[in-house]
Amino acid sequence: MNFDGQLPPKARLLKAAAELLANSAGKPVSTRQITELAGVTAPTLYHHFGDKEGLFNAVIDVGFEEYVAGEHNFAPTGKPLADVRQIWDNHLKFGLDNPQLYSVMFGNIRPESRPARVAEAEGFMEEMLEKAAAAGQLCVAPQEAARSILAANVGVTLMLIAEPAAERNFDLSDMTREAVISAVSSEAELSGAGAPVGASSVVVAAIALNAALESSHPEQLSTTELKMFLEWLDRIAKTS
Amino acid sequence: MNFDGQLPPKARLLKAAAELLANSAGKPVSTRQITELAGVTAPTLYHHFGDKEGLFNAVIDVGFEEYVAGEHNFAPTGKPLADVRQIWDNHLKFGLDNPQLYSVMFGNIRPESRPARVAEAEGFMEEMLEKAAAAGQLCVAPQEAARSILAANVGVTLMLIAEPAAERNFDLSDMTREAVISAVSSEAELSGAGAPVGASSVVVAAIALNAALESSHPEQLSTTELKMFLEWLDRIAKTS
DNA sequence: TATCACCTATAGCAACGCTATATGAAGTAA
DNA sequence: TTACTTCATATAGCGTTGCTATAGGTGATA
Repeated sequence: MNFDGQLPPKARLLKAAAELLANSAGKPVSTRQITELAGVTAPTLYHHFGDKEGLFNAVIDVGFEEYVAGEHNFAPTGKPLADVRQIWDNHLKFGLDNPQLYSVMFGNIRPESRPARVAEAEGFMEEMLEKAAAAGQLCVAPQEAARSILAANVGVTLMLIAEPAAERNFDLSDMTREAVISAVSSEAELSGAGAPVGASSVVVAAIALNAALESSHPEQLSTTELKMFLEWLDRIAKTS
Repeated sequence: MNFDGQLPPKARLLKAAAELLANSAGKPVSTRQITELAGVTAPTLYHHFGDKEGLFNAVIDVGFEEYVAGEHNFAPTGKPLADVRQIWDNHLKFGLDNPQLYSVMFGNIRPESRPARVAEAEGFMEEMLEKAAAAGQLCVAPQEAARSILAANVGVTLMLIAEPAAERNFDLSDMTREAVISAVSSEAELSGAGAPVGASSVVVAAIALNAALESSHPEQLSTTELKMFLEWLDRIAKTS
């Protein structure tokens, strides 16, 4: 159907695969779909890319770098930990934009395909953390820190991908990101943007009361009052 | 080949699926393998389980509970945060013991299969964290804490699964676990009081919140709202 | 005995990833 | 030009996958 002008078949396959993967909303994409959209036949795909996974890896090579290290989305600020946050957010964005590709890369178990990609992402994270370590901002080895942060990043991304886009709550990402970063960094960053650890005792007390009320007998309060009451407690508890 | 004695076909299918999944080292398991090992034909599988995923979910129902909540592997200690650590470790162990099943549950994107399982694991984690919140050990809402911890748990488990068993470094798990737990907990673990659950804890929490509110007026509540709020707090403290 | 619901088998469909083989196009050497 | 080589694409189809339309067998109940 679509022959994409004068592009050679290899490029058309890459473009078709990327397009289908981006729009497939999580459902698997078949080689037949790809070759039809690219206007070529099956042997062409296997001639250029070996197999389906080879094609997907080629797409990833084009797309992943763009998000993780591409100039458009990432420019080192000189502040290593800020760069780590940027890498985290780019990683998440890539996963949400390309759920199908992402699951191939990180949700997969097969040891022959996953480690190469993971190692690449890990190496990039580690690179930043080495700078942080050189600046005395790390309290663990950069490699261990990179692995921990990347693991949490993958878990958060998979969890958010699995949710309907409308219900996604990015507090999960921010909160977890700050948790793992602050755990590996030597100084308590008072930057404030993340999760203020020494949050006001009001929040702690509100959360405790909220939980206590829900676990005790709510009959003591009239239902309408209780609803408003819990709503306010909830609002207080979420100001963090 | 193997008819497993007198077990009914449904049980044979479950057993065959579990066995193949456990030994398949990450490679996909086909319905034909399963039905052949169980000594039944395809329609039997679909009659009992609907589809392949239904069978896998049934296997998970048997196996997952065993690790996450089973009596043999989990007994609440009364210290909520210690229980959370136990849940984390059980979760990881389950993933490493059943990599294929685990990837179906958590590494998968399809929104129709994943949320049910995730919600179950999340609910269990949340249950523990509510107790922690009631004891004043949490600085965020239990639900948010549960999601963050579970996300990190999933990420760590997938990363360790993808590594050769010999090279697995469990420091990654311990480190990340403590990072997310400490991020959601109010640093003062007052666990000396044990687990105060019931009306009395409501009073204690209400008094604490009352005092905290009066000393720091949060801008989230209008003054009239604040007055009513404090009045109700007062009533709770007296009627319980 | 007759009925009926439940369970299982025969046989096969459509879609999948992939390939053995052949054909065309393009460059090189004589 | 002609012959040879090489790369790239097409025709056609293999073996496997998840799944099902249909029918037959089996045991409990009336």
